[in-house]
Amino acid sequence: MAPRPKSDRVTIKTVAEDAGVSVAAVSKVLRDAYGVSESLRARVRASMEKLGYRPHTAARGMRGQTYTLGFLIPDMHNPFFSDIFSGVNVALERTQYQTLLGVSQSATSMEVALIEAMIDRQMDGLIVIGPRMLSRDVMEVAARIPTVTIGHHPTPGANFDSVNNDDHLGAKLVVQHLVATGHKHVVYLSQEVADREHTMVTTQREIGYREAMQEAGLGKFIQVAYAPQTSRETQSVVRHLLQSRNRPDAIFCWTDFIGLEVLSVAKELGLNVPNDLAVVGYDNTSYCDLAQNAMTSIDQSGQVLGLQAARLLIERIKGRTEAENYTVTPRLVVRGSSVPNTG
Amino acid sequence: MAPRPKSDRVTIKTVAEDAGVSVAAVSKVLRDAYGVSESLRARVRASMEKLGYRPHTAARGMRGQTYTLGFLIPDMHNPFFSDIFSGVNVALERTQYQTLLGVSQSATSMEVALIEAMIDRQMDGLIVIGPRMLSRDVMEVAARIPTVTIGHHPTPGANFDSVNNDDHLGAKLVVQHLVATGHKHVVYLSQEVADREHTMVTTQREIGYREAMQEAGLGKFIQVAYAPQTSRETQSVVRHLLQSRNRPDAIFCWTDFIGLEVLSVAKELGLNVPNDLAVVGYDNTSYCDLAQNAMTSIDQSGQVLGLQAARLLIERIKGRTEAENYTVTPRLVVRGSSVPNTG
DNA sequence: CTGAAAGCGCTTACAG
DNA sequence: CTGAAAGCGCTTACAG
Repeated sequence: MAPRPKSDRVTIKTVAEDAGVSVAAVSKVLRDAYGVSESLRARVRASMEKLGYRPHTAARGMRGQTYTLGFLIPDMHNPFFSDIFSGVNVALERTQYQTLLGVSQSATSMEVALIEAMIDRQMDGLIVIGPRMLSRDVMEVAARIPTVTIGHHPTPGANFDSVNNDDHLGAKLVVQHLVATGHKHVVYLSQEVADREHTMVTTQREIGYREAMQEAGLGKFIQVAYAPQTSRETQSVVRHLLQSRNRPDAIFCWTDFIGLEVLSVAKELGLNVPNDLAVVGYDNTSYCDLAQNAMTSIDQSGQVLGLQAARLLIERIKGRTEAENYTVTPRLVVRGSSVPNTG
Repeated sequence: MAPRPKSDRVTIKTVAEDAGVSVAAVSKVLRDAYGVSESLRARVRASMEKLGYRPHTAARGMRGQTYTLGFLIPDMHNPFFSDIFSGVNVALERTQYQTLLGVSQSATSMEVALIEAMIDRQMDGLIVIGPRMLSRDVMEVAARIPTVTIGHHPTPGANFDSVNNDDHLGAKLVVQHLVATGHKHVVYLSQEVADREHTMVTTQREIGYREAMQEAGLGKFIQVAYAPQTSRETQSVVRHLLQSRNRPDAIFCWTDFIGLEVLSVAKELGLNVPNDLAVVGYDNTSYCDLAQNAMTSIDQSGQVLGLQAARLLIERIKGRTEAENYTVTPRLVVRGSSVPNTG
C-alpha cells in the first residue's frame, strides 16, 4: 500500500512522481491524447527520457491497445513473403506499432492456433497472407479482431479488408505470352489443398488460365495438375507429367517456388528449357533473376501489397468498418525460361 | 464494484463461478500448480471446456508468464532459418508456449528495437539467430530476459545458452574436400559486417578456412572476400573475383544463399561448374538439392539446432542460470558443384 | 487542463 | 486442499 519501489522498474508512476504530475497525465502524454498542456507534456517527456521509461505492453493491453500487429504467413520458404513484409515495415516506420510474425507451416490447424494466440495476446490487428482457413472462418476471425488479408479474394459482405493482385489477369498474361511464343500444351500446376474455394489465389489463377486457353482456341489442351506439400512429392508429380506420352510444352506454376522444382526436374531429365519446355512462375521473387533459373514470372509487387495492407489495417483499427479492397495490376517479366536468348 | 459481466468475455472469474470455486483455484489449475485436488481440477477443466475459456495473455503477463517465446531472425530469405524454426516447433509441440517471430532485416538497429519490443511484451524468453549485436550487448539482453543464441559462439562467462555447429570444423571439411579434389586457389567469401567479432560464425569459419589452407600448404593462396547486403552488390564482388587475372578455382561461401549468387555469376560468365570453378555453400538448405544448383554444402542440422535451443530456453526459463553450450558436428554433403558427375 | 480512483484479468503470498 | 485479498502497470470515465 505504501509507495515501495519493489524492483527498479520504471513505471508510469515513477515518471509521474519525477515529473510531479498524476499518472493519468502521463498516460495521456503516452497516448498522445487530448487535454494536456504543452508544458506538462514537455515535462513528462523529459522525465520519460531521463528515466528511460518504456511502456509495459501487457498492462496497456489490459485496457487499451498493445500496438502489436500480427503478420501470418504459411511458411518461411517463399521469399515473396519477405517482399510483402518489407512493405509492411515501410508503412509502419514512423509509428508505435511493432509487427510480430506467425508461421503456420501451411497447416490449417496451426493457422487457427496462431490466430487464437495472437488474439489472446491482445494484438491490435492481423495481416493474414494466403489464409488456409475457409472463407467463413476468416469472417469469424475478423469479427473478433481487425483483419486484412493478402491473397484472399473476399466474398461480398466481407468484414475485413483485402489486398490482392489481379490473379485472373496475371494468369491470362502468362497464357497469352506462352501462346504467343508458340506453345500449345500449357499445363497449370496448382497447389494441392483440402478445401478449394473461389477466394483462393490458386483458384483465381486457374480460372484465368482456363479462360485464356479457351480464348486461344486451345481448350482441348487444358490440363491442371496439383503440387503436394513436400518438395519430393512435387518433383514426383512433375516427373510424371514430363515423362508422359503427351508431354506438355509449357508449365505455368502457381508460384515461383514450384517453378524452381520444375526447372530441377527438367534438368534432371535432360530437357532443354525453354526449347523442350517453357516454365513460368508467379511472384517474380529474387530467385527468378539467378542465371541458373532465369525464370519468367508475374510481378505482383509484394512491397506494394504489404504497404497497402498495413495502411488499411491501421485505418480499420482506428475505426473504419466498411470493407476495402486494394488491387494491384500484375506485370509479366520475361526471362530465359520461356524465351530463348533472353538472358 | 458489483459483479457485472461488462462484455461476454469468459474470464477466470466466470469459470470460477461456474465451477463453484475461487479464482485462485482456477488459476492453479491453469498453471498446473501444486495444491489442488483431482476432483476440483476436473470440475474446473470441465467448466473451462464448457465455457470455451481462453486465458488472457496480457493479464497473465502482468504477474507471471506470457508463455510466449521470441524468435529473432536476420531475414526471411534464408531457408536455413526455416529448418531451425521447425525444430523449435517440434520441441514446443506439447507445451503451452507459442513462438512469435521478429525479422530484423539484417539491421542492428532493428534487431535492438525488436528485442526491446519483445521484452516490453513480457515474453518469457528469446531465441536469437546469428545476432548482429556486439557480444556485450547480447549479455545485456540476457541479463534482462532468458536468452539462447544460435550461431553465436559465446565468450567465457556468458549469461546465456548457445547452440552452434562446429563452424571451425565445418570450414576445414570444406577446404579439405576442395583440396582433395584438386583445387588450390580457394577463396572464402564471407559476410560484410560493421563490427567483426570472434563470436560470429563467419569469423569462426574464416579461422577454420585459414587453418586448413595452411595445413594443406596453400597458405599463399589464402584470400578472403566479403559479400555486401544486396544481391546486386554481391554479384558485383563475385564478378570482379571471377574476372581477375588470377581467378580462383574454388569459392567457399559462408552460406548457401551467397553460393546461389556465385553460381549465377559463373553461369553468366560462361564458366563451367565444377570444372572451371567449384562452389561450396554452408547450411545445406533445400535449394542445394535442385538440379540447377546441385551445390555441395555443409549440413549443420538446422532442425536439431532449433530443437536444442528451445529445450535450453525452457530450462533457463525454469530457473537454470549456468550457461550451457550445445554443439552439432557438421557434415559435408557433396554435389555436382564441386565434383563432376555427382548428380 | 489536471488528477483521484476504479478496473482490466490474472498470480501470488498468506491464512485458514 | 481451498480461498480472500492485494497487486501487476496501465487506461478510462468522471470530477474538479
